[in-house]
Amino acid sequence: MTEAEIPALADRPAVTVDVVLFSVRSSNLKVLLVCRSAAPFRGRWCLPGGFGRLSESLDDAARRRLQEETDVHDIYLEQLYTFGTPRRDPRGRVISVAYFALAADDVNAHANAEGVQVDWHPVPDLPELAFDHGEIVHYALQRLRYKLEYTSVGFELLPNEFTLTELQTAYETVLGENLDKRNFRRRILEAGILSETNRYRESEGQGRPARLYRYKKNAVSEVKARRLFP
Amino acid sequence: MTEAEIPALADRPAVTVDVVLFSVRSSNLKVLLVCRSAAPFRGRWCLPGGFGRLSESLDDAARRRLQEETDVHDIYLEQLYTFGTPRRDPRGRVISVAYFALAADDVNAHANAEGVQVDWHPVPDLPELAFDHGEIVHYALQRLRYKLEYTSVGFELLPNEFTLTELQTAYETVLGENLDKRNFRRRILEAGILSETNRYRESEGQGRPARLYRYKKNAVSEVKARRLFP
DNA sequence: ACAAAAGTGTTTACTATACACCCATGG
DNA sequence: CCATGGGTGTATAGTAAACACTTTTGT
Repeated sequence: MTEAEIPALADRPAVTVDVVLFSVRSSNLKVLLVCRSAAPFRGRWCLPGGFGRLSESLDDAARRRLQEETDVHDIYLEQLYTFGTPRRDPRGRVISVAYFALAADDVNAHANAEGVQVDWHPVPDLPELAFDHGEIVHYALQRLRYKLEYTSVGFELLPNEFTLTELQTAYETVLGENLDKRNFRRRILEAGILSETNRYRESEGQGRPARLYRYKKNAVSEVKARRLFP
Repeated sequence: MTEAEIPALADRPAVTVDVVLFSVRSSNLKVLLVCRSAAPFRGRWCLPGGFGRLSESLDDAARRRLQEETDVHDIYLEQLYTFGTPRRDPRGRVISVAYFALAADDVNAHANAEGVQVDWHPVPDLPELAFDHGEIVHYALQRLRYKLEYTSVGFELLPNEFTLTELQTAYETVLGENLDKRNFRRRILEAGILSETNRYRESEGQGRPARLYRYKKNAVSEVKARRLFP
C-alpha cells in the first residue's frame, strides 16, 4: 500500500458479490440459483449477486442483492472467498467476493420484479453454471461440511424451533452419512447450546410427538479442534 | 450476477492486495511492515501491498507487490479475507484483498528501490498502523494460531532443515504456551510428515548436536477436527 | 567432571464409539 | 393391538496428558 497513487478509473476492475445459499429441503441439500436473462450466459443458472455500490459494505451488498433478486432476507451470511482470475468474466476484469449463506426450509424465495427465474437446485446434481460459479459452489460446499463438524453453524439450517431428529437429519443430509442417534443426542445436549421448550411437534401420521428445542443464540459454539501437535 | 450491465468506470472501487507476512525471529513472532512515504498516513507503518493489475490474478498481485516492496519471494501465501467497509481508505472506496503469509527466519527483506523503510515488528507490540491494517493483522494472527493447531502450515515458519526443538520453539512462540517435549515429538514423528536426515546441527556452545529433519512436501497434512456432533 | 541440550516410555484419565430396548401416540 | 417414530444407558477401545531420567557433546 505504498504505491504513489490510487489507480486511474480505467485500471480498476469491477467488483461483484455472489451468494451461495444452502438449505436442506425435502431431504436434499439445495442451493439457490437464478437464471440469467441477459448475455453473457443468457439462460444459464448462476448465483444470486451483482455489483456493489460505492457507499455500502461488501456484506451489505451481498444481503441487498440477495433480497433484490430472490426476496430472501434475514439469514446467516459470512464471507467465503474472493475469486479474481483475470478471464473469469467475458465482459472484462471482474472480481467476485463470494458469500456463504444458510437458510431454514421455511425461508421462501421469489422471483424479483424483472421476472427472473429463481429456484432451489439439488447440490449433487447441478446444471452447468455461468462464469466460474460451479467452482464457487464446490468451494462453499467444502466449507459447509467443514464448519458443520466443528462449529454450531448447522443450526442456521433449521427454523427457530426444531426436534432433535430434524436436526440430526439436516446434519446427515449435508455430511452425506448416517449418525448414531444416541451419541448425537448426548453430545448436543451436553454441549449446552440448546434449550428445551414445552412444546411438541404434533406427529404427522403415527408416532410419539417429539419435543421442540431452540438454539441458544449467544452460546459458545466452537469446539477446539484436535491438535496436530500437542 | 443478473444485473443488466457492468458498472460504469466511475462506480468502481479500487482493489488492493495486502500481505500479512509472519515470521519467528529471535524468539518472537514478527510481522513485516513498510513505512508509508506518501499521504495518507505518511510516516505510519502499514502492510506491504498495493493495487493489482487488470491482467494478473489476485495471488500474483500479492506476490508481486510483496517482492517489489520488500524483496521477499518464494514463500507460503494464502488468501485471508477481503476488507471492504466504505471509509477504510480516505482516498475513496478501496477494497483490500488481504493475504496471509509465512516465512522462515532465513528469509531476508530489503527496502525497495524507492528507499522505503521495511522492517520486522514484534506482533504483541505493534505501533498504530495505517488504514485498518491493525485489524487485518489481528485477524491474520487468529488464523495463524488456528491453522497451526489442525494443519501442518507451521512448517512454513522454518527453513528446509530444522531440529525438532526449533520446530517446537516456533510452535510455542506462536501459540504463546509451552508444549510437552515428549508428546510433541511422538505426535509429530507418528504423523509421518517428517523425514530425518543424517545431518546434525552443530551445537553453538555446549550440548549434544540435534538431528536435522525435513518436511515431506506432499504429506497429507490436515487432521480431522474433533466433531461437535458425532 | 560438569554444564547444557538431545533424546526416550509408561501410566492414567478422558473421550469416542458401538450397540438394543422401552415409551407414547394415532389409526 | 399394532405400527410408527421418540427417547434412553453402558461397556469397550482409542486417544490425550502428565511425568523424569539417560545420552552426547564442549569446556
